Amino acid sequence: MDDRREPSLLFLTDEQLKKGIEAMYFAYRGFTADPDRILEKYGYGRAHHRAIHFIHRSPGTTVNNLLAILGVTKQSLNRVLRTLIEDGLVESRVGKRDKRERNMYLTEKGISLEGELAEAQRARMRKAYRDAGPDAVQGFRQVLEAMMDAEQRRHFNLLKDPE
Amino acid sequence: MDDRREPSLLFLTDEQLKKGIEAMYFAYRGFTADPDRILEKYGYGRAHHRAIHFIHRSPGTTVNNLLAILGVTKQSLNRVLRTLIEDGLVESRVGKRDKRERNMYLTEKGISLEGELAEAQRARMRKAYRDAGPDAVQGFRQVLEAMMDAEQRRHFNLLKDPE
DNA sequence: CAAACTAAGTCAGTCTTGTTGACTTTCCAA
DNA sequence: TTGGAAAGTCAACAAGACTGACTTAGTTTG
Repeated sequence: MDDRREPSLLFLTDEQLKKGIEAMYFAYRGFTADPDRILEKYGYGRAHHRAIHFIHRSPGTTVNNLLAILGVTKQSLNRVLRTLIEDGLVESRVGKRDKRERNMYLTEKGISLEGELAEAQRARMRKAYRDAGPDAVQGFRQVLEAMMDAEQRRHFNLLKDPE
Repeated sequence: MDDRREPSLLFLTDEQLKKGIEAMYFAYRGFTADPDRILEKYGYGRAHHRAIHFIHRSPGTTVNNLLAILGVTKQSLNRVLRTLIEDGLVESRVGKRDKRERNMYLTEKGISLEGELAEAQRARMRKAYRDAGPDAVQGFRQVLEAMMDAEQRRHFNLLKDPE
């Protein structure tokens, strides 16, 4: 019998897995740091950011669809949407086919905040990609996708892919 | 003039950066899902997990050191530590050199919960690494490290590296 | 030695974001 | 026409973060 193993298996020591876990923890804090600073200026939190992001991403999306993507309760999402509608960042239109549904759209003001948040986050991602080099980006995306729950991966893949 | 650009730069469209951002969001939810389920059984939250993780990682660590790593307030950390000490998962010992300091250690019970949490998280990371392939892992780690704030990266690198 | 500083812990109050449960209104579809 | 689905509301609660003020113990420094 050949005693040698695939390097791809040998490689996965508990210590190295732990470093991956810690990297994920510290990186996520960096990932949210810039938007958090911007949101604070306007008196919003991460929940508002998530709603704004996914409404921008899929204009006209329904409450139910947002609930499925975000994985929170109706009451929790509703509190956030109500604030954004009151503040004039989001517009809720009664559904054309099914009038029970509400289709969500960003207003000019909403688009403007979305842009500010997205650009801050893209800037960090751009820097991380450039620092890590082009080969790293592919691996980064592959591991993240493999880390998702099936349900989340489904939502992720339903979002429009660049070209 | 040559109209062609470096693939490594051409590559960074806003849409592709956005997919990276969304991948980070969905992956982090997967990353925390398993520990969250375990913690719920014991009536603990993510804050308890973080404390347990870093005390396990650096036995004898002080409160001040944990505050720096976790980036929360003393009051917030103290609430969590108090519970863990009361429940017999963490032991707080008066410092040898400086008696103002408290050195934190996991008890048998604490080590046991840490093991359960860590194994769940490692299992997911192991699966993600295997699904993505050995080449991807390097890139994953590089991008994450580049995404951290300098302060967080410092803490990350201070944690003992495998071999 | 006394004063100043530091580490830890505590008390009180606030905020965001999540939860459950009960309920209404609207409206589609069998 | 009636049952059920979608959306929204009200109330109550909890975790986990925050600020600010304060105590106690112990160390360091002038």
